[in-house]
Amino acid sequence: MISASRRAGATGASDATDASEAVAALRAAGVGRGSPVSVVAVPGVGVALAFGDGGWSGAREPAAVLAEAEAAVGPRWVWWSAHGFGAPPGIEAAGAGAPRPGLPLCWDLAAVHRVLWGGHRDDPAAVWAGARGLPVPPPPRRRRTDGQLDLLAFVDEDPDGGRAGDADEPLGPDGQLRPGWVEETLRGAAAGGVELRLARAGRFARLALEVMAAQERALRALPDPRARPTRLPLAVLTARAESAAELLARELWRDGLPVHRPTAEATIAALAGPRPRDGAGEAAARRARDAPVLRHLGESVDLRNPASVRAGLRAVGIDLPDTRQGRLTALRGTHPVIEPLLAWRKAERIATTYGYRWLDSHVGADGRLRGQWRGSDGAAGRMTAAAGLHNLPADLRVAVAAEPGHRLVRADLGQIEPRVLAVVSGDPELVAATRQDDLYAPVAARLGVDRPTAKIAVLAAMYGQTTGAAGQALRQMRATYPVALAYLDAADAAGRAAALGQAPGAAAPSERGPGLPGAGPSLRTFGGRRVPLRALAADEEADLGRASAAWGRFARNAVVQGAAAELFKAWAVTVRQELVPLGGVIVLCLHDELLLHVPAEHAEQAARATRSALAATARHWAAGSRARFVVDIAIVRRWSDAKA
DNA sequence: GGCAGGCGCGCC
DNA sequence: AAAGGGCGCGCCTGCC
Repeated sequence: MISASRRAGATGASDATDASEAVAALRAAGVGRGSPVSVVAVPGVGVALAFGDGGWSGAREPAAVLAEAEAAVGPRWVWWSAHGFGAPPGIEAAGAGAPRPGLPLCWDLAAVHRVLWGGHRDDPAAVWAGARGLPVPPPPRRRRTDGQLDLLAFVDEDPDGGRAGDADEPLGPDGQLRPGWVEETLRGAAAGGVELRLARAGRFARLALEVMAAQERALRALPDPRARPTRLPLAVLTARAESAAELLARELWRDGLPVHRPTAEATIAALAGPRPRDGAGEAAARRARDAPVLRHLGESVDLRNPASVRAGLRAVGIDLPDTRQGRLTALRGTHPVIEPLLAWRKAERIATTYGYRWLDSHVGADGRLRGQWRGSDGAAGRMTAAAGLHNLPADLRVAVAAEPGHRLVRADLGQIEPRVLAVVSGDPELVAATRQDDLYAPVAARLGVDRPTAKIAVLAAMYGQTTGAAGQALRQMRATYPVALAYLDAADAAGRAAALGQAPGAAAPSERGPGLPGAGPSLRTFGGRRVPLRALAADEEADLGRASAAWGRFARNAVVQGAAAELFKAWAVTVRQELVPLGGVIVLCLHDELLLHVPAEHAEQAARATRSALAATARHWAAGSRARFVVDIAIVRRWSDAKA
């Protein structure tokens, strides 16, 4: 990978292959004859692209084609985007045939674009403009389809009125990518026969290489914040881990989370009642749920309308600013309505969100719970998951169970955020605290408080909470861990300054690395992800202090949460490599926790590999820091058995 | 009728 | 005086 990228990076587009080379490579690989293009392999540079028209013809399996191409060109895979439009089939096989230690060797242009620029946007036009330093064109309009978010509507406008002949030319006269060109190529939808498709494939490969080279240059231009940088710049490591995380996201969808359906049905029944037969039964169940609460509040209260609940509570002498769980639990025992109302909330959550409808729509006939995974959100860069995969109620975890002959390996990073804070800030006192298995013990000792208070103080520092017990302990934190607090305060100040439209202070992490012309204020995480900030909108200026403080807290948290996400993903994709030969897969990523599904006879080995993968990842990610990371691992049959 | 936004809550 | 970050989801209201 290194040599390939150096070649591409050093000489840029001039080193990229042309269409005829791509065609030759295709023919040499024996694909594409009389069939839709399946794989484009570009020897010497190391790009392989799969096409999305399902055209895996003949006896060849995608994995076999990819393995063959990998043998020919070396283990480097570049694709435009692993999610959304025209996602190339078969890329899960990349690196799977011949797993090697470390990160999978792949590059997702859209994912790396999001690292460099931040935010959600990664459509081809934006990726291209970002790589070429062009103004970012207006976003494509999203066409509403039945729940599918990844189909884009392309404005059918040609900048030159369609007179410029060659519709297969990817670039317009302004140098911008033509709307839809990449998407059409990836879908294999461009008109014409195999020859034309192959020609487009060559152009596409050249575009992709040019974007990759520009991205890698930009990543290498970022300062490496590690105490002792290694040969692979941290931002490049981040880009590779993010790319592999997109691969992982596809595999998480492919494999799903194993759910024992009878257990799930029984659990839901215990919490929300039996499965309603019809609409009338559902309405009856609702009334039955509501009755114990309405007995106290009166029949006119609508429990599903927070304003009505608040008014109803006021009528019985309970005046609250809102009706959240925390407010209600504080009033336990003071009024007979509190307990039924809390129970109602819990049952209602199961009945509406995690009930039979959820089970029916997200758990397949194969007993796997599937939801859409994304490698990073638009803020600090954590993974996201739909279908409740990231917020499954603890009560339902009993239904997450290994298949016969398998085990679940649950691996949980301990106190990841304060340990990450120690690394990114370089605070020597906090680094010293990471030597302990329980980081909060030495913090409590240094602050002279009990452990719960120490924990609150640390979390308050990272989240920006300043009230109550946290406020007091925070002052001690500032005195004891001044370097860490200064790091957080600088991010906070940058967030507030951006909100108020001021230039950030010199100490802010946003000062790291070259700016992006016209891109607005931002921070960069330790790993190099850009976190966009913004000035307040006109309607927020009525409450200037409050609104800007919110951006301060966001920024304060983002530099820790984002760096933790980067470490987590680098670890996760390293674990993924280790699992391939064991026949295991990752079935859940939960911010600081991995759930693996592994043949029983390999569970112990998977657990060991998971532990060593963390050590290896930390050695690179936190090179030069003496900070220590810890992972708690349990081998279980049900997820609920693993709760520490 | 569809959509956006607020609320509340699940998880981290 | 008060001041906790992120995400997805379902319910509600209000708006067009």
